[in-house]
Amino acid sequence: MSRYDHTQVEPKWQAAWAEAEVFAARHDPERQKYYVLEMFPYPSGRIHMGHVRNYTMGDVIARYKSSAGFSVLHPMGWDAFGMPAENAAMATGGHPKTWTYNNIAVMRDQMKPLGLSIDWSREFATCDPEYYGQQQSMFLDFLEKGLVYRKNAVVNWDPVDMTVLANEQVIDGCGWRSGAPVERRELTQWFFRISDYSDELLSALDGLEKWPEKVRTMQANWIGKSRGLQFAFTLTAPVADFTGIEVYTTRPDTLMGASFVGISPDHPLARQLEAEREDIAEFCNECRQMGTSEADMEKAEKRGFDTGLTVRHPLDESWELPVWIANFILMDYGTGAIFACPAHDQRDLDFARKYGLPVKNAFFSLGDDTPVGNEALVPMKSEKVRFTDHFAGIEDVTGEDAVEATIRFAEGQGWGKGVENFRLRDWGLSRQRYWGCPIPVVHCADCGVVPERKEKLPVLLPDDVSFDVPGNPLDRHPTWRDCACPSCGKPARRETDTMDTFVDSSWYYARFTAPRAATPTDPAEAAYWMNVDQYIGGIEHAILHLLYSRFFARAMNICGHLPDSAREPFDALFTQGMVTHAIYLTRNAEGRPVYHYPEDVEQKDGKTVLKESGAEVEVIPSAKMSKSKNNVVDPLNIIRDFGADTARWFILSDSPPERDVEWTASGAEAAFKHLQRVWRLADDVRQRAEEAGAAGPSDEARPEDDKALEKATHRAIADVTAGIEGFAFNTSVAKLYAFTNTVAKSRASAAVKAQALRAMSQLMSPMTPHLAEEVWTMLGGEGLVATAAWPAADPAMLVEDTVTLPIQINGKKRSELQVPADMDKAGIESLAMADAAVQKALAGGQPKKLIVVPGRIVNVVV
RNA sequence: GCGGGCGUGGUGGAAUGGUAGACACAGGAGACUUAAAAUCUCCAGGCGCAAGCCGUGCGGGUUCGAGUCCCGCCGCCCGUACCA
Repeated sequence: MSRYDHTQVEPKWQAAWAEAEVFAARHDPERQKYYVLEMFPYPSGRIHMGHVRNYTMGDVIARYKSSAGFSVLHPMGWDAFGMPAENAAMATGGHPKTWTYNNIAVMRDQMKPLGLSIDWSREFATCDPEYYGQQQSMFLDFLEKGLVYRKNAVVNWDPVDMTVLANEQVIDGCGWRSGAPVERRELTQWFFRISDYSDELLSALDGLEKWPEKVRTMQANWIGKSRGLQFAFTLTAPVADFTGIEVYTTRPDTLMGASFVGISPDHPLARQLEAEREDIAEFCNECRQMGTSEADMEKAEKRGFDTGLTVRHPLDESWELPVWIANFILMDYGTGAIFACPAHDQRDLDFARKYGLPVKNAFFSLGDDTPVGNEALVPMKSEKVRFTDHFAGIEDVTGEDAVEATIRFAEGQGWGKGVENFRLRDWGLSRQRYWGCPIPVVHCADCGVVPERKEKLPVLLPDDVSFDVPGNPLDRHPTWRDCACPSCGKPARRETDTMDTFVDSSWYYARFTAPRAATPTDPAEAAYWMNVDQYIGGIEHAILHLLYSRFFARAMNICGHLPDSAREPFDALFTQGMVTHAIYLTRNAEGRPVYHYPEDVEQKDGKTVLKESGAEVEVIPSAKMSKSKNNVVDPLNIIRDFGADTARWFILSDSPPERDVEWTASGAEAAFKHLQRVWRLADDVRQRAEEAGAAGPSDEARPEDDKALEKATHRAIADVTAGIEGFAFNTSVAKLYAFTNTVAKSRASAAVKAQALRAMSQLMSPMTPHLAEEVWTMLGGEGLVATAAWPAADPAMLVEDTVTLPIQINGKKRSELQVPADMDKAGIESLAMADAAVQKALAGGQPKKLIVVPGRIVNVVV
């Protein structure tokens, strides 16, 4: 073989790894374990470059840690329940189950050629009855511990299709299929009590030191702990049983700027008024003609309705405030009612200006008594402001001090109390859909809601369902719902709601530790393998999936399924960026874009043109890969043409892992060429070594070249290892490029070169494992490189004798100094002062300041 | 709307507050070749003949020194609780 042939080499080594069972996770009490996990995929039908990137990064860590002596767990599974399967069934008439399992088979076949070090014996899909049965069992445990309950909540209701819609199925307030305006409708739904853990989930974030700061910040903001005042405004005239309106405010210090009281359209008082008055019912119904998503509600026009009711200001009996119903007030947060202070809240101000409500400053900026116009005065809470006529007797204080003073005042007078509030709501897990884990309870006319008996689990999804009409097939199944009450034995009905798919993904990491156990987890396995040492996935999961998983680990711990030490399941988290690709487009006669596949365009004379017609195309760089834009690169094509190692090498090389990476054909080719070059270099050294061996020590000895290459090898070991440890794989790759250049140019002996290349193959093995095995074997490495111990850099080989110090004059580089690495400050100073450029700048005078940072820089200020 | 992040040559990017542009792509020049491909060598931020000046989205600030820290903008991306 004179050329590296990936089509032959890659399957060969994959077979060798399988034969030796190199990637089987072994529970070995003698060795330290390492659990690396990538967020498991949804089986959409094809793997894409984003998957390749995610799993390659995990594989680098897994292989590196394995070489470093750890017993590694690196599993793979499928997040297999969810809407797309039902949508496919509706569109093509198939069954979600066949669609899903077919997709899994296809994607598994696409992943295997990547040569990932995955323990496939642990694979499962969340739609396997063995998995969701255990999930049902845990649901019953949660129920017993009071971690699940039922309450009413609103959903998006499509009045034409008579079905519940997901937020993404609501487009501009209308159902995606029917086009009918959606309505908010209330249903009784199951909830996890995640909000009981708000404080713990918040404070425990501090311990997650190996999580990105941005994710911890996002979660903290999402949990949204606040301190404020809760108190009631008294209605001047009671309505039915309502004598007042309870409000929560984080800015009680602005109470003297109150303008009106606002309540949610879903507030009990609004409901009461709705029943009495047609105009209010009409307004509330209009407010409900909207999807439930927060973004939609916040972006919608702020609208209000004056109820005509009034309340008394708590500090002034004679001050009456109007009560408005407003569409932007959420029933889920606080008490579902607020008082508005337009002067110090932009949203309140816009509302006040729109409806002609009063605007009165509660405070002013120091030294500026201009009343608020159309821009609310919202200073930082840490900034001092001047309060006017404040009841608590405060004047020039910061916002936060003012809040506390006001709370103390209200508590002292007994009309309000300081409370802590959280934005985090309980987790609604009910879904009115078929393709999910059935909620294992029974509704009995006599006994109410009764848990199914554990020995009857799993409650299996029926196979005989149809998707020809919208709605939940479980609800209209002729027999599935019918059952006997587990408590009294009388005829009863099964719950037809299934679980949110976030439930499935909230504990899969724990199941991987004992995927075939007859209980949700096996305590001994969970104790050994948990926690996940390195979790890798997309930033889009920063809040929901990760927060739900953190809650679930706590709930599982309470029920005895996880040890105390696993209440925080992910020790380290890394969020990787997307894979993007340029979009190529031309315009049709109407000016509409026509998208072209990457393989249909070429570069010509610095322009990007269509191969067929030569017409110039517009290029939109770095766009998210999307089928509709024809800019998707299929990993299988890359693997076929260049091999898995090339795909892996390129996807790691071009961008820092946390940022987006743009897939380019030229970049992939360059990666391929480089791998070929490494192979040729190894092949060449192998031949030379053999010739040298046959002819005796004829190889000309060059001790200084040998020493230089040995030093470079240790430098490479240190730098590449640091890159892997620090999740900077792109810099590891850059160091390996540089090291390849060094080896190629080196005039060291064949023996030393062979040694350098064996080290290189080890350093490359986490990234390009197939090529690494080939090179390792060619140059006499023993056994598999996959099982060889990671090389260690000798610190003595890393020290440099001399360093180059830049000399700056007034912060700009003007000269350089070569000095011994250990030279002291005084020595450097005198050398710097003697420098020609410095002499010139000083023009005989003395420097104002001389800064010497040994080993770093000299700065002369003149 | 709100919360979080990102922005460096023609391109992807490198850089513990200390020489901005490592490494690579595209480009240019050369070697080898009948020729091409492949491979190898060299050049290369912008302006300028040069000395030098200007340069990390924009505008300010802190510092001996800012891509890096702070404040204010602009643009793009992620999330926004029933997409996964």
